[in-house]
Amino acid sequence: MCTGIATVSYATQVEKVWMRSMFLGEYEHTIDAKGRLAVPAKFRAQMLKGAVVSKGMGTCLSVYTLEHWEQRSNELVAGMSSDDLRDFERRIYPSASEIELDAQGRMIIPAKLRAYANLTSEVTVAGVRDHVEIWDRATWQSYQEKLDTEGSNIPF
Amino acid sequence: MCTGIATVSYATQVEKVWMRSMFLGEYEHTIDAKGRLAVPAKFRAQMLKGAVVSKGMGTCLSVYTLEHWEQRSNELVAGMSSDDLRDFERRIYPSASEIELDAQGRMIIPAKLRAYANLTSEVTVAGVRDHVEIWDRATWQSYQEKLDTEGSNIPF
DNA sequence: AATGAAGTGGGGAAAAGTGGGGAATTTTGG
DNA sequence: CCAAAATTCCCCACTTTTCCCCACTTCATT
Repeated sequence: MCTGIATVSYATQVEKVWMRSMFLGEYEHTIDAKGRLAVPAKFRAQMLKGAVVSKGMGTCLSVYTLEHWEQRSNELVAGMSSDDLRDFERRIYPSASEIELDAQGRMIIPAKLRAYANLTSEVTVAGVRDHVEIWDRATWQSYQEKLDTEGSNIPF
Repeated sequence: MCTGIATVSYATQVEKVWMRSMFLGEYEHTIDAKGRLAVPAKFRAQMLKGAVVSKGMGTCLSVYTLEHWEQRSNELVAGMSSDDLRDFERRIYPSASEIELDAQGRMIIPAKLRAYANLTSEVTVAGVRDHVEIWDRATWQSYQEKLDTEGSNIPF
């Protein structure tokens, strides 16, 4: 019944992005009173097969596709003593949460993770090659300014 | 209008595949006067096929599905001297108890195990990849803070 | 201007978490 | 061996949170 033009064109778009298999761009979105965050439309297709949000490196959250999540955790687990491994697992897995999108393409960010990354309402969602990062907007901006000055020696 | 059709299906798909394989997330629950603890709803499906609660590594309890319990036993046998293994088995198995859920999804935690892990009323239930851990909430929090500062080198 | 996609907000139904009464069962003391 | 006491189990009830749906706005395209 509802398999009209809209769905078809969306599917085409999906495929284009999926082929690239990479997260690019920076989006200024808001977290609403219910803790919901609209995932940038360009990122949604890659999350079709499942994604995980967890504590990120620094004051931010990381979103990985299921594929990358497993790949990455397996790599890390490989080179660890069993004591370090236990700590690692107890830090990462409990902090993580599977991502589910509602009909509007929004995810819910658990309160604990919001607190960890200092997220209130105004956030920046950034595609960083193999994952997506969620930052408090002000924190992100000052971080970027720092990178722009300090990191001017990076050859690009 | 009908922009939701494609999106509605992902969440369900994700959950089926993902939730079978892994325990994720951190939940603050309470043990009531009768020793009952509500198992987080996201963990219940995996425990219906049978699960065991036992002394954990550290001041906590571990809950394994029967499937993972066997798997882990095999791993331990591989990496332990036979003396250590015997001690380990004599410590863990007698403490263990099979889990049954009531109509509200609660398990009863035997008094001995509650005492072992210092559990009173406020606990944290944490998904740690292949098993679930139950901690006194205060103990868990200080442990996590330690990991967050000390373990900031973890690249995730 | 019309159309559709994207982002945002909110109401209401459903589920999850919690507490407690009371019957059935077991334990204990006489 | 019986009866009182304690424990366990099965319901029911209440509160809070989550989830699903609908609606509005904005922006880009045509």
